[in-house]
Amino acid sequence: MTDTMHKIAAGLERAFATHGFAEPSVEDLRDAAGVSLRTLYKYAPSRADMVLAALEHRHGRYLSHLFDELPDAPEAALDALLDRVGTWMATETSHGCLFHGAVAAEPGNERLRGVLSRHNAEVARRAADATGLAGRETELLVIMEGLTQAWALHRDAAVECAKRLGMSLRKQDA
Amino acid sequence: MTDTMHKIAAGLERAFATHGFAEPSVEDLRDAAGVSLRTLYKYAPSRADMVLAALEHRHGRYLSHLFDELPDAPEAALDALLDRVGTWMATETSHGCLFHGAVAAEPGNERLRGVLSRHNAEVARRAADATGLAGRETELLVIMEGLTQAWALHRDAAVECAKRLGMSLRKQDA
DNA sequence: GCTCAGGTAGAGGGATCACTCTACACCGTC
DNA sequence: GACGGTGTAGAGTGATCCCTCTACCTGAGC
Repeated sequence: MTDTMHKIAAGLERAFATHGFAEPSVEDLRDAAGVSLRTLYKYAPSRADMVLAALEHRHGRYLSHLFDELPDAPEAALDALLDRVGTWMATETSHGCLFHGAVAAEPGNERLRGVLSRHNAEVARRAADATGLAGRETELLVIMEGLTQAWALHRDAAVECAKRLGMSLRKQDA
Repeated sequence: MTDTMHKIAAGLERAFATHGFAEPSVEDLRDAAGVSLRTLYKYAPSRADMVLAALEHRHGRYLSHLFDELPDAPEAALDALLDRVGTWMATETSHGCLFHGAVAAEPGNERLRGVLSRHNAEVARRAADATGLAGRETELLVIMEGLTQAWALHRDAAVECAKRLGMSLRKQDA
């Protein structure tokens, strides 16, 4: 059942987001997923696969949160986008990006590294699309990643700073 | 001996930077520190203390790398600063900030969280001082953190983007 | 009513890990 | 030459962890 898979992925994401990647044992993950150990291992044959399943689920939810029903006007879209990064931080991860956390927990894992790269690249690409800033993906990535990290220290002030940086980006374009 | 302590801290920093915080066992850390297990535990009575010792050592080295003999002229200082962030990434951490890694490995640890906050705050404060951008600490933090994270994907292009963002910051000021 | 896919519950193996403890070596000082 | 401080070497302990495996339950379809 895809239903079971979805339930497992959602539970795993929640567990890793709350407790990090090092702490939760597979039995903790089983509790979070709400299935038996056997079923958990059926869908994710190793703990590493559980991490990947959680990140995949996270990726979809993050894109949804950032880009669903974003305003059409480019300026409004950029402001809304950065606001949404702020609300994501406030409601979902008070401590940095889950993808960075996964890589940090296992720096030698090239597969994880690839997942992070693809995640970042897709976020930047869609951000550039949505804000009419094609070709400025790298700048957008710097701003969004910077906001994600600085948010822990400065909260809403970091969001406002990111907006100002984003606006200057548009002026440079003109 | 402070000498032994320094040798231990340097070894621990190198081990955690290379292999992350989850993987190295205390015996690995002992090998990296180049002392016996007993001596290691004498200076760092638990594995958590080993993490703190590594971060403290890292903090000093990072500040040194960024701010020692920085140009006096504000514009040149900012460019040099961001270049140095790039060289730090290239030579020391190809995968994100060690402080974030430590927090990510143990999100519930408030002590680690405090260390990260103080680290970021001091870096931002000294960056504002050195570049004549007093009062723009948060913007500088967003740019430097964004560069640190985006570097893994875009290397030198990320540095150039960060410089442009930094320059726009100065124009806003005028 | 039987089957069988897909689920639960949970004990156990084999390995690893953080940490402690004993026994011993070196070296400058009195 | 005795001694105390500082170091090494390494075995052992108790706990935890990832993963496997056995035994059983449930409910829809024929």
